[in-house]
Amino acid sequence: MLKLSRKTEYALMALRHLHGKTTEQLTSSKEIAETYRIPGELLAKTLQQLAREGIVETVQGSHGGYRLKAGLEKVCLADFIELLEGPVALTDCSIDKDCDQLGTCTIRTPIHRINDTMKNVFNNVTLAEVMQ
Amino acid sequence: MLKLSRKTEYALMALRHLHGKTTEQLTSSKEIAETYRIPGELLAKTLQQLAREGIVETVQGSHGGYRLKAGLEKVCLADFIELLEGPVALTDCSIDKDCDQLGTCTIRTPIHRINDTMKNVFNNVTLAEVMQ
DNA sequence: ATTATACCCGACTAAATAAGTCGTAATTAG
DNA sequence: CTAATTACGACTTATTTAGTCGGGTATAAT
Repeated sequence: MLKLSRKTEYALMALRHLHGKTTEQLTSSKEIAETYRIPGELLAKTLQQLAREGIVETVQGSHGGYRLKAGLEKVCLADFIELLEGPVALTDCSIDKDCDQLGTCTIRTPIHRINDTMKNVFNNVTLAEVMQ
Repeated sequence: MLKLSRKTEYALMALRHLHGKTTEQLTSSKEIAETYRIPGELLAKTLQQLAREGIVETVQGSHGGYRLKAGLEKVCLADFIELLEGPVALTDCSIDKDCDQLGTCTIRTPIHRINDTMKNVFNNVTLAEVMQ
């Protein structure tokens, strides 16, 4: 349905929350989950994923937590979404070379055109911009 | 995942198929389904829906079938997709006024901005253009 | 050391959505 | 009348998304 998953929404809200803090300050997953009433475990997993992918930094142990990693202005929204949801594409044939069952497909070319235009929208927005 | 549903893909392929015929000529749902190996019943239902919405014309009975209705250049892709899949929007709050559970949401404004840009992509492509 | 707080991670379950099927009409050419 | 075709709603199945659970590791404070 051309919609972002909740995981992505939660992730963006979390980033925005971290963005409101100093670069040093740590915030626990729990604090964010409670602030926005997001299922705790799910957010935790999501933040861990963002940590693995280098979007946020993490400090373990008691008094640990997350903080933003520098360089949000270098990450585009397309990459961010793909990280959490997989390929951003209108059709599978925009990723795989071929959809075997539809070797006779006649709409590939126009769809690819639109797909490119759409993808550019997400390529041209950085996470830093979404934080504003 | 920002992907079109198969129903929408099938519908576009069907339109394209009809587009290759004269304005008078009728094509059965079955012919299209067999040509592209699309599940027949599903395509049938989809074409019926397109007929109700005035995208195609239909003639019932034996030797009946579908043909394009004039004016494809006046229907934008956004409307077409919405017809088949419901609202084109990155988030629910781009449609409903409010998502109660996230009254504290902080990403509404930036998301709406991106949503608008994306929606414009689909608003600015007509079905006639997709047929080319 | 022990405890409490927090991150880490994979496996599992549940809910929602999409995809496809089926049965039964209604319509019309031959 | 029969065969071909559209019309439509209810149903089933498959896939994806959302959320939960259990057990583990790291670290600060006592």
